[in-house]
Amino acid sequence: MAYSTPKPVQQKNSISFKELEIESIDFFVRMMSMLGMPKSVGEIYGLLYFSRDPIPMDQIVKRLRISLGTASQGLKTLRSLKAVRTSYMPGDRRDHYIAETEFRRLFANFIKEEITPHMESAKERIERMESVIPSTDHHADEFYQIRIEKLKKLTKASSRLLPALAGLLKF
Amino acid sequence: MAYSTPKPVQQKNSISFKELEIESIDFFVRMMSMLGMPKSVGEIYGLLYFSRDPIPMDQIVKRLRISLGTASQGLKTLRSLKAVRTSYMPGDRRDHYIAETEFRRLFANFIKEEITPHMESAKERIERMESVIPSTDHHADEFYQIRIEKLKKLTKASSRLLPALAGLLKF
DNA sequence: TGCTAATTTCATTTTTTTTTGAAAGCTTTG
DNA sequence: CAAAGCTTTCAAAAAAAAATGAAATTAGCA
Repeated sequence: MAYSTPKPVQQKNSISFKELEIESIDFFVRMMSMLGMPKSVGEIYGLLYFSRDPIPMDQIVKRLRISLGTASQGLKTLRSLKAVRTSYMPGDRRDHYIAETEFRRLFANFIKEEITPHMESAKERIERMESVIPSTDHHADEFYQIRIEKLKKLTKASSRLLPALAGLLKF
Repeated sequence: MAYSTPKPVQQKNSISFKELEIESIDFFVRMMSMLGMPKSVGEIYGLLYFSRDPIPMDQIVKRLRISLGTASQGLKTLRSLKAVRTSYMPGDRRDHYIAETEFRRLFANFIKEEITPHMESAKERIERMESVIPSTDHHADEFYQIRIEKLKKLTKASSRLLPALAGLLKF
């Protein structure tokens, strides 16, 4: 038996909700794309952000007119960032999604998932540089040494500061 | 009369410089792509970063095996971020490029050029949301109000914190 | 000023990323 | 335990982004 989703309160009412929803989607599409996320991820989050009720995937598909595959992938991404969570709905076997709205935590997660790994491999790459500094030309050595030192400072500062940043956010 | 570029010191010497150069290019290609910049921009900066001598565009093209168009575009981007500057070479009418290596300043510039404008338009979008809050359902109002408030705090915190961030960097 | 080298622009091509949708894989329940 | 519903996966298609290279423009020199 298929589930007929009862229309939630805000959907019945008015054009203005639809407008708000559109603004929200627009907002998060841009926000997310600044962070390198595909449009669909922003759309899904934007839809959920102003939804009082948890939404199942097939509704997301229908409302955003995206494919099942995209929705599934997008939700997977959002889950891994802990930007959405599923909420249990009695008598319905579909997963219902709800937006996580504590941006501080979202941000911390984003840094942990997307930035930190890159910083680690950057450090390895710098080590490799050091093992390879041209050693013939002594004058040159100093030049390279300084440049490498700068890279070290950059990565060190980044990997300290970025995780700390989330804590600074007061919201 | 065409200019024959005299081979700079580091080019003659050794495999190890070539290796360092490759690591550098690799490093910045990844770094830049985290910031949403195309590969070519990272390549150019990576090449310049470990070059003692300023390099003219045609040499960049030759060494990186990229097209003139790409090089020109990439340098334009880097110039706009103040990540490179041209240095005058007497008796040579080509522009010679040199990498700007103060990351603090680069970072500040990046935020000013790439982030701040987006934050501004985000704020406008939030204002539009406020003008459109569903007004029929009073219970609903509160919900939307809270969500909008969060977005405001997010954008406010971001546009304060991000520009300040560059100052915090100690390198 | 006219000539030539250097650079930029931009329509086209190539590459990369994202989306689609059908098939495979789970999971619940009758 | 079988059938139906929900979700994931993945090869192919579509869309978006980046690179190419030739033509147009600009700038320096003679």
